[in-house]
Amino acid sequence: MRPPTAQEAVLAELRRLLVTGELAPGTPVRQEAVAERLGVSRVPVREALKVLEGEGHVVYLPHRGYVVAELSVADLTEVYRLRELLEAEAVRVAVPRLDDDTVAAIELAAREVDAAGRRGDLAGMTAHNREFHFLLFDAAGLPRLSRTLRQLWDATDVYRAVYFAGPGNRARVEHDHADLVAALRARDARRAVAVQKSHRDSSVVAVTRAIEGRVSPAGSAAAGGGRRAR
Amino acid sequence: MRPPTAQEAVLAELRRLLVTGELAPGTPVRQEAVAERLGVSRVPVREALKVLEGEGHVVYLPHRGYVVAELSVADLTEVYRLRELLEAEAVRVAVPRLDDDTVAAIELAAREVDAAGRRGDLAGMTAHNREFHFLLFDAAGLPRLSRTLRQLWDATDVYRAVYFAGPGNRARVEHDHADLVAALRARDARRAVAVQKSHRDSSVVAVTRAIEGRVSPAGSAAAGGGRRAR
DNA sequence: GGTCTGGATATTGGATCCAATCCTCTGCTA
DNA sequence: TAGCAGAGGATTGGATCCAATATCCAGACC
Repeated sequence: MRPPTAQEAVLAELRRLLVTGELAPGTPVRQEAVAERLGVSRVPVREALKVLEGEGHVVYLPHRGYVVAELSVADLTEVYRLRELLEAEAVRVAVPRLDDDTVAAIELAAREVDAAGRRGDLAGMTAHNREFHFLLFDAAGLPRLSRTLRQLWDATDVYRAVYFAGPGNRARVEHDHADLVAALRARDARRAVAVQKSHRDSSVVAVTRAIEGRVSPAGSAAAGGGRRAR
Repeated sequence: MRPPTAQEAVLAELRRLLVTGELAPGTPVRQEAVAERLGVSRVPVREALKVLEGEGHVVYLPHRGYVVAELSVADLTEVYRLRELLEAEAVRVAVPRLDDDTVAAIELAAREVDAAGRRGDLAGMTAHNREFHFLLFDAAGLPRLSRTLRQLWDATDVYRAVYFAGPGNRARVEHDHADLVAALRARDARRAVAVQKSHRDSSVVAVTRAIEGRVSPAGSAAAGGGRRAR
């Protein structure tokens, strides 16, 4: 299972560092340090960073390098608004197309989220949670929509573990997932969209708190738009 | 106005080649050739290509290199559906926030589209057309939404010039733009959304035809898997 | 005392070189 | 003749080296 190129290995490792928070928002990424840590030269590191820049995980400043992106509360609000629009579309399209196998797979993913939760495995929870939701989104058969949604999910991944950490939230997740599965079994798109929305709304509150608690007083610093600097 | 780094210069040039169709969909991108043409080494070329890969303009196959992405009709339909959802949101948010200066700038852009059209300058038309629309989208103050929309527009840029080439379409564009400006002046978001939608719908037809006319008979083929046939 | 200038150092950007992989074409074999 | 194996060339992937730029700090000047 090893990647065919070093850039992909570097990319995978950098993603892991970002999700676990070992590379915290706002810190600069030293190419030499990353390269040495992974036992490669700086070239594949640079290419991996270009990918992450495109995904908005790091911001690039010419001749100054890459910095781990920070998510402002405004940014977060925007991400969730876009998710609302796009996930609703995905669910509306996906539900009528669902076959029983897919529903079963979704249900299995839900059980794995619960199992991971019971043994306190946060990484496992986020991974299976993502699987749970994207099995549904992907069922819409709209690859570009899936890809855009993945970008939006990625953007807040750093903070997602915080949500799962709260035991109250864990119960809530379990409950919401069960509701969603029931709606899918009934092929009830409208209800699925509604469940999905309330599920999302409950997490935005928790993640907002996480950001406000973590971000340094100085930094409302931008993750979003601009490539151009001057 | 020269870029601070070679990668950005390469990126700009590659974008130009993609938009003008000099790099046609389906053709492989030879790093060495690009590098030589621009008088740089392959390193900045590779980094620029990684950016374009992230934007979906080229697809990357490990150890085989980059190929200019082809857009299937299904892809196109999806792009326009996503644009419908997201542009409606952008317009709804932007219109109440518009100030007179922005409206004036939008109107100016519209006039520049017309002017470019009259002198048969296709590149100028697409550039100013983009400016026209994104002045409005950006006015929503939602950077991530703008960015996502830019990605969607980029995906079909290759085919956009075809639309402007038709003289009938040019009149249509002129008319639609005028309608939109009127709606913006009146700060009528609902009407702006409607104009925008019908404007978009008329272009999807033309671009679909352009794709069907251009893509090789064999291929509905997509960006992903195409193997060489000969 | 504060601000500006100049140089030392760290870091990134790019070029060149070598290695690994893939593609093609030739020649052999059944 | 069709199919396969292997050699050779083409192309990409990665490492190393050098150049360009930014940052930081000391010292001069107002």
